[in-house]
Parts: sequence; C-alpha cells; structure tokens
Amino acid sequence: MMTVIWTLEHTHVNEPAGRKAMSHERIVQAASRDLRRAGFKGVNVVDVMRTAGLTHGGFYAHFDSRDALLAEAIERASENAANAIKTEVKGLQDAGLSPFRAFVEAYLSAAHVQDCESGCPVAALCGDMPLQAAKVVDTSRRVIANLRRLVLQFLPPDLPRDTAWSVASMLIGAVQLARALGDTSQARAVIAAAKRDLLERYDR
Amino acid sequence: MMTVIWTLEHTHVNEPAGRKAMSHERIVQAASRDLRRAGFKGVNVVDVMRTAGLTHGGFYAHFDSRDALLAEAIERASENAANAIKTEVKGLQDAGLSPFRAFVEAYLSAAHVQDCESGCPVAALCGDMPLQAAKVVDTSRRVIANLRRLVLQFLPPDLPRDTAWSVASMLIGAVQLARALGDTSQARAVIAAAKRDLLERYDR
DNA sequence: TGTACATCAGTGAACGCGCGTTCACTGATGTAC
DNA sequence: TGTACATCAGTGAACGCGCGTTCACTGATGTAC
Repeated sequence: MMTVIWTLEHTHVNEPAGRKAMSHERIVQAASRDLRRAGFKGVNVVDVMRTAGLTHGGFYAHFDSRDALLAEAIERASENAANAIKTEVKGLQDAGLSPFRAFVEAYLSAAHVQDCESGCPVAALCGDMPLQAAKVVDTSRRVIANLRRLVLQFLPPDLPRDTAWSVASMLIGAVQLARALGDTSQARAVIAAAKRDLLERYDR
Repeated sequence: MMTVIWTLEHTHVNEPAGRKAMSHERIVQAASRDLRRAGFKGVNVVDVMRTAGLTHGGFYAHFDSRDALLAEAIERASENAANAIKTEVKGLQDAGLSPFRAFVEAYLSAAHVQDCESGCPVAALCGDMPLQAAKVVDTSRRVIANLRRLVLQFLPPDLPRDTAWSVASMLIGAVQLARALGDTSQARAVIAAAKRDLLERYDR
C-alpha cells in the first residue's frame, strides 16, 4: 500500500505535461466531438482511440469503462462550447449588440446549427441523457446547470431568475428542430421564429 | 404476375381484420412505445416481437428492415400522442381554460413529462432524428410537421403563423430538460418557467 | 558512470455478448375438383 | 361432400458482425546501487 502511493506520487515527475496525461486529453477531446456529432451511441472505443493516435488496447489504462469516458467527454464538451460561445458573444457585443441579443445570435447562429460537433452538448444530447448510466446522468445534470448559468450571464438582470430555464428550453428546442429539419426553409423558419420570440420578449 | 395479384386480392377475405394485419398492428404499437421510452436504439426486434406475442423469426414477413419498423412506429406514435393530447385539451377547455392555455397545460403536464412512452415522439426523439437512416429522417420530418399543425390548432389565430415554431421549440425543449433533470425541483422549475413564458406572451 | 532491474504507456489478438437478419420447416387455413 | 394440394403466418435455430472488455506481451523510460 505504501509502495503504491509512493509510485503514484512520482508518476508524472519526468515529463512536462505528462505523456499519459496528454494521451488522456486527446482521447477525451476526440470523444467529446464524436459525442456531439453522433450521440452517446456514436462514441466508439476503437474509433476514439484511433482518432487520438492510439490503439484500443490501452483504453482501460485511462478509463474504468466506456461510461466513464462519456462522463468526462460531456463535461469537456460543456467547457469547450461555453468558451466558444463566450468568445463569439464578445465579438458581437463589440459590434454593438446588447449582451442578451449577442448571446441569442451566437447560440442560434447557422454555424451552431450546422457544426454540432463543436456545439452545445445539451442541444445535441438532452433527449438521450435520461437513458444513460447513473454516472453519465449525474454529469449531464451538471452540464445542464452550466447552460443555465451561461444563460444567466447574459440575461437582463431585472428578469426573474427562472426565466433562464424558459430561454434555455427555447434555445435547445429550436436548435434540435432545425437540425432535424436539415438544410430547409423550415429549419431557417424555426431559428428565425425563436430569435424573434426571445428578442421581442427579453431584449432590453 | 397475374397469379400474384389474384392471391393478394384474396389474402384478407376470410378474417374480419386480417390475422396478419392484426399482428402487424401489435408490432407497430409495441415498437412505438419502446421508441419513446428508450429511443431509437431502444427498439429491439426480439423484444418488440415478444411484446406483440410473437417470435422474432416472423419479423421480416412484416417489415423490410428494422428501419422500416422505426418509420412506421414513429408515425404511429405521432398519431397516438396527438389524439391523447387533443382529448386532454378538450377536457381542460370544458373546465374553462382557453384553447391555447389548455394545450400548454396538457403538453407540459407532469404526466407528459413522466410517461414519455405514450407522449410526443418529437420531444422524445428530436435530437436523434438527424442521425437515423434516410427513410426514418423523412418520416421524422413529417412528424415534426404534425406537431407544428397541432400547435397551430390551438394558437390564437391573430399571431404570425411561424410563432408555432417558437412555441414548439419551447415545448419540446422544456420537456426534454425536465426529463433529463429527473424528479427534482429544478425539473419542476423548468416546466413552470416555460408555462409562464408561453401563457404570459401568447394566451389571449 | 555503468549495469541490472522495475515500471510505465501502449500494442494487438482474442473473448463474449447483443442483435439484425436469414432460412428451412410446421401447423392451420383456404382452394380446386 | 370429401380429398389432395397450395398458401399463409409464424417458429426457432443459426449466421455474421460490431463492439466493449480483457490480457499477455513489448519497447521505452526511470531508478537503485
């Protein structure tokens, strides 16, 4: 037991970021993209490892199970997407839009509808979240809480706080409908209607 | 060729509804429930046939493929759910609610959030629709169009027609978030916020 | 500094299971004459 | 009306493939002395 602890303490001493840690990171990144592009069932151990430049045999040196990877991947997706959105919002605010309007334009942009693999994991995965293993469900709920906090950052402060929930509902519902309708005029109508609704009602 | 046609014409003569047609119906009904409860990946040929009181070997006498079953099942789910909603809306209207309010209360009821297997297939499946086979995607889009028409039936008529899209977005987004959050106060807050938002804005 | 040993991260073959799909066969029902 | 035959709906075993998981092994790196 003493020996094991001693070994662990010295595991990452020698390489700058740690070879294993870098591999781990590449695996999680690959999974977080597959996850959003193809859903929970679209995350495949062999493919993810190959994308990360490895072979599948080493997978279980990094994760207890595929579900453990899913949990890490969805959390990573949440961070990535939040950062991407915030960056785009900043640009739109600099161009003169109000914080809330900038956020709505960023979240409901054509780019976000099309590039689901780098987008919001709640929009991509919400319907399947309750069907996953307990560990993944727990992480999913934290990711939903992250989205709520993100909305709150840009919501006019005089509104009741649970307005963040109806705004989040509208946003993920519209993105999902638009993606399901594909590249059609109906898909664009969904996005346009959601934008108009949100901005007319809540933009100050 | 003549023989085949002759045979087909006489296939269903002898039994009231047709033995095969009744089996077909039971299979589709079973699949439409599994589909909404457990998603596209939750529809399993062996289980569906067992639920319908049959063995799996006979499946391909009824459907070309599992995807063909999915397409029929999602369309059947759409009809079932629309009828159930309309019935409940009628009851709420008789109790004095406006058409739109009755519809929102029915769609966002606790029963609809909990009993997904008899609920709206768009709320249950929207996120996975674009990941399915072409035939299933086509049917999914028709089912989304059905939901839009259902919303239009209860929307105040003076509103722009594409308001149906933002209302539909809010409804399916809220139901999905509530289901993902489980039986928690947050889930109830999502539903309450969506109801308040829709009714304050559109109820006349 | 060099040598022997231990550990680490990763490899690739193999296992086991689920599940969509196929197929030869069966009992029941209907049809021809 | 009865007999022989055809068809229908369904059965159950088996096939093939994908995929999560395991495991013995390897080359590289680090450590003890």
